[in-house]
Parts: sequence; C-alpha cells; structure tokens
Amino acid sequence: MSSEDSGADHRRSIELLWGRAETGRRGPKPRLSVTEVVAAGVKLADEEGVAAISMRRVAEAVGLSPMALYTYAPSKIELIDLMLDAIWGEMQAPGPELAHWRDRMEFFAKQHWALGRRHPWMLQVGTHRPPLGPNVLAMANTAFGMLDGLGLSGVEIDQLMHLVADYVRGALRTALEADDVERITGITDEQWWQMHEPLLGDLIDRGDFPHLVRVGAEVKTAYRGQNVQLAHFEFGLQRVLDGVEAYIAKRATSGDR
Amino acid sequence: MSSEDSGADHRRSIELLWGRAETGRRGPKPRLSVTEVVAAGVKLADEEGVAAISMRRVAEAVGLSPMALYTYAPSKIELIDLMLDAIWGEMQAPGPELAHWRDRMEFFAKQHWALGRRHPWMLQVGTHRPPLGPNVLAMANTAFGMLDGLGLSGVEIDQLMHLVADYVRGALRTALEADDVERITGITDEQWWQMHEPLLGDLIDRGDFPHLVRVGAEVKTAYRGQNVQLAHFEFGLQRVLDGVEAYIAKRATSGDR
DNA sequence: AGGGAAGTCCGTACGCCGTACGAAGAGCTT
DNA sequence: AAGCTCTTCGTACGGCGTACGGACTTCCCT
Repeated sequence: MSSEDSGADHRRSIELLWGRAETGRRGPKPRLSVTEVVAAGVKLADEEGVAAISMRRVAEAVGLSPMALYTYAPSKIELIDLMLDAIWGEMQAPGPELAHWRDRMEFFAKQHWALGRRHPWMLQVGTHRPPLGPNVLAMANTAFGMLDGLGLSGVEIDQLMHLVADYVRGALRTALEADDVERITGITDEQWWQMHEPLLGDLIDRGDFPHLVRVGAEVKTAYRGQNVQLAHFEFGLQRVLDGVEAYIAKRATSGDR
Repeated sequence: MSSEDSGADHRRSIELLWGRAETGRRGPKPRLSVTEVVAAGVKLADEEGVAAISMRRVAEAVGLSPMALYTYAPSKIELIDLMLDAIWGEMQAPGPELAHWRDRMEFFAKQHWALGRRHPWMLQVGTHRPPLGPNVLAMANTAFGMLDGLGLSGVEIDQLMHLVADYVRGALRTALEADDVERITGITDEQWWQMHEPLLGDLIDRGDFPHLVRVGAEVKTAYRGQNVQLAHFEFGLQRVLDGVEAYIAKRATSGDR
C-alpha cells in the first residue's frame, strides 16, 4: 500500500508544484487557487510558528472547511512541500556585479541565512524528501552555476556547495534554538542564568568544567546585547569560505583536471 | 501562567538531569528508575524513529500506564531532554595521543557525526532549549578545551567550536533527509528518478537548468553505490578545518592578543 | 501503635491532530 | 435534460499530550 499510495501522492505533488494539474473542467470552480492556500500557510507559519501548521488552522485562515483543503493538496506533507518551494522562490540570484566566486557564494549564503530567519519553520517541518519544485530547482541551478569556470569537476562543485549549504543550515538551527529558549519558555536570558545560578555556581566551584566556565565568562561579557547569532554566522561563514578558497587554490595549482 | 509553570518544570528537569531529586521517602518505591525510562525511550526512538516517541509508547515499553510516566518526567519535553543528555554521554573525549588541535577537532566532529547517525531522532525532536545536563556540559567542556593553549580568546574559541558543530549538524540533517526519502516513501533512488523521468526530461530538453543537469549527471555516475553522505561529510569537514587552521595561523602571526 | 502526609500508579476525559468516507451540490459535456 | 466530474463539507476514528482525581503504599511523627 505504502509504495503505491505515496507514489501517486508524490506524482500529484509534482504536478501541483509545477502547475501541471489539468484545470478540471467539469465540477464547480474552486473558490481559491493553490497559490492562495499555500501563501496563507506560509503567513500562518511565519506568524505563529511551526505548531500552527495544521490542516484545520490553514483551512480556517482561508475560509474553508478542513476537509476542503484536501482538494488543493493531497496531504499535509504535500502542502508543506508547496510552502517550502514557495519560500525558496524568495532567494535572489547573485547579480553580475559579483564577479568573484567568493562574493557570489557569500551573497548566496547570506540569502539562505535571511530566508531561514524569516521562515524559521522551514528548519522544523521534518525532512521528508526534497520537494523538487521549480523554485528549489532554480535555486540549486544558480548555486551550482556559481562555481563554474574554475576548473572544478561536477563532483567537486557538488561537494563544495553542499558544504556551504550544510553550514548555513546548521547555523540557522543553532540560532533558532537560541531564539526558542526565550520564545517558548518566556524566560529571558538573564532570568535563565539567575535560575540556574545555584547549580551552576556549584559546578563552577567544584571546578568540573574549567574550560566551559572560562569561555562562558568571556563570552557573556563580550556579547552584551549584540546579535550573537548573526555574529557567529558571519564569522563562521568567512572561515568556511576560506576553506573553500584554499581548496580551489590548491586545485588550480595541483592539476587541471 | 506560562512563565511560572515552565520555570517550575525547568527546575525539576534540571534536578532530574543531575539526579538531585530528593529520594522521596514517603510514598511507595518507584517501580523503575528515571534512567531505565530514559533508556527505553532512546531504544524506542532508535528503532522506530522520532514518531515513536510518545508518552503512551514509552509507557508501554516500560510496562507502565501512560500517566504513570509523569512521575518520572514532568512532561514529554523533559523526557526528551533527558534522552538527549543520555545519548550525548556516548561522546568520547579525544585521547592524549591526539596532540594536535586539528586531530582533536576532527576526532570530535566525527564522534558527533556518528552520534547523529546512530540516533537520527536527535535532529528531529524540535529545539526547545539546551538541556544542560551533565553529559552535555561535559561534552561542551571538552570541546572548548580542545583549542586551549593556542593563544585564542574565549570568544574566538566559542566561535570556532560553533562553526564546526554547526557544520556537522547541517551535514547530519542533509544525510537524514537523503535517508528518509527512501525510508518514508519506500522508493529507492532509481525508482524515484524513473518516476520523474518525464518531467526531468522535459526540463533537460528545455535547457532551463543547465548547471544542475551537468552537475547532476556527473554526480550520478561518480557515486555509484557509495556512501554519498559520508563522503560529503568527510570532504566538507576537511574544508572547514582548513578554514579554522587558516584562522589560527593568521591569528598567531598578526598579534598575540 | 496509629494517623496523616507524601508519593506512585492509573482510568477517564478534553481538546488537539491527520485524514478516510460518503453525501450534497455545482457546472461542464454530450 | 442527463450524466459525469469536481468541490465542499460533516462526521468519525484513532492517535497525541496531559489535567484531574481517586486508590493505594510507604514512611514520619506523634
């Protein structure tokens, strides 16, 4: 059952993503378009978080009954696929003024970061499968294109792009976690530290975690009120790009192909 | 309500994590220990995936009623915190034979990778807050200690460790996604490509995504049956470490403090 | 020794969730 | 006009986290 069903589902999802669903002629006109439903889902998720992505809530947002949603997307998973492809469409390609590959990659990574910060739910919706919508493919295409003309093989380009994308995703996840501590528990950073003072004080005194204590203290005083997450990301990104640069340089000297 | 409640919950969670819950003397002896419950949760999650982590399922696994679980952990979130701290305890610290920081960091990153591959649910359980259990703190402590003695400030150590950890988490996430395509849909890679042949063929012919097509073709032939995820990770990790190395080198020459 | 406090365990129930199913009605095709 | 197809919706099922209160066990204090 599973293989056949999910196959059919998936095919339908692809049709939806690419707008290939034949405009059924017989029945009543749909009240909405798939695009409208998807946009409402994105809006809801942006405003209320990943937990708000439910068929009932989205249906309510667009003024449909829960079950009527299923004529627009065959399942919640497919709806999320559509939402993901929609937001990936917000990525901008690096312009021609960015001639150097490193500038292009930095631009792209920062676009990715901004996307994840705008739509944090994209990191939480559970990894089902690559949606393979038009926007995702276009994004992947420009990504792979950014390393063209440097004498790298397709495999190398694949690996380097994955490297950068993986780093951005990891950093986004860390940033999201830090946000959630405050958002979910309703506890600010300071309250939190105060709450754990007794325990942490004990540990500090016992000297169990010397490195942690040292680094923690320095970090705490250094970051007063700054956007720690962003600073971490921008620092890390430069290091990653340094690594990429070293590889490309070595690759250029060591052999052409 | 939320602030007070979650505060109390959190405090209790910390007590559980550190085994500080006073051994209540009055009531009947608990049938199980918290450790046993947590271990059962981890086993269940490992074997059946993140969806199997439910109070009812864990209770069933240990032979308790669902509500009895709440005497061991005050909520599902806290239970997961305990599970997370438990598995972080599997991380091994780099031995003294790894004298160079790069060897230590590589070792540590690979431990992290292995941990994520053993317990993929740790990437999916939703980021609530850092658990701050003893194992997590110990892990963080050894992590920060690995860059000691190189003349780096605490802030720099923090940034560099975050960089590596973020990359590993991103790569794990990517690997997980790739696994899930097959695990959830029950469709192998080949079947999948066959299914989308018509659409993809169209796109190739139309020339919309030239870079994607080129890279995809090379990758497809190059990776025949290999562990693509692992290869990606190991390649990416070396590039990241190259970036870290470049930074440390530059830092050593440019100024002591 | 006995009463009460504290703690474990469990059954029931509430409000969420995704979605299977089938009925009702709308609008095009013939 | 008839019939097919498609949209819309109400109901219902099995799952979830967990609030609540009762039954019972064990120990402390008097």
